[in-house]
Amino acid sequence: MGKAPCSSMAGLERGPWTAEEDALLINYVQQHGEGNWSKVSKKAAGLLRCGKSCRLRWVNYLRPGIKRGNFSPEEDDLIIRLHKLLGNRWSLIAKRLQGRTDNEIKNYWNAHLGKRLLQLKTSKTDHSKPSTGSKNKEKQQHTDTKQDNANTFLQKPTRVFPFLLPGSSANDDTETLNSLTPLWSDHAVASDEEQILLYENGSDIYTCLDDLLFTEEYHHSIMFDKVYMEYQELLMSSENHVRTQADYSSFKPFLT
DNA sequence: AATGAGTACAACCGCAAACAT
DNA sequence: AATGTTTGCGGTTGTACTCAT
Repeated sequence: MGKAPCSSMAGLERGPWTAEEDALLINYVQQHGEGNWSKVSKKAAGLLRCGKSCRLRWVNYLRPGIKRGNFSPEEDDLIIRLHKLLGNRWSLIAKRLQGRTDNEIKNYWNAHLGKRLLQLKTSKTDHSKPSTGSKNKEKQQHTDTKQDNANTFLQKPTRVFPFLLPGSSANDDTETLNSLTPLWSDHAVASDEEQILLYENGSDIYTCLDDLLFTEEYHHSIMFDKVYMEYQELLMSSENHVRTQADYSSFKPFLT
């Protein structure tokens, strides 16, 4: 039997949070620390929210150090690069953008970056019809964008058992390395052709990303480049390892 | 001024991994 | 080892707001 959804739990509120609820949650975290979300409604008197809702509110809104407001061009660039590497792994991407939450980045991608890239693709590839300026066309374009977006990374991300990568040691990056392990299985399904996006000036996103890395314009943002390169290296090593593991797994039944 | 479409983003849901018993 | 619970993630929805007609 499945667990009842958060919203249908007896006596618990849902919908937008009030200032009072925020204050209660902040007070709870200050006293008990993060975690134990399932006990919040019991320990924080007057806060009638399920643990899941509390965690989300804290992580995405109340947690100290959360950066709000517009994304900088450097952040845009890093998100695009990391999304190319990681797909829709918003939490991983968020870990590399200080003060940004996975939810915020996900929303920003869906609202701005993803559309921007795909519009560039559309404008580059669709030379067939002159603009009619009608709303229908805009609507159609919106629909197309949605479809294209869905084609970019079709696989539903799944977590796999974490392991230490070859040559890696127990350090701060271990968690990141482990988190990267599912990537190979995802990338294996979508063909290169399916994943090609067009970016500024109409060149494909892979070329653009490489260009971005080595242009003068971006030399000032060494930190962002470093992050990108770091991920690229991690990705390559983790792919190799997972591939080895996967190959072994597929043959194992025949060996025993 | 009314209204419908588009946009932004907070919040919710379902699922699966991780953890506890 | 089996089972139940909690946590974290990505996808989706709801709604307030803006803008064009």
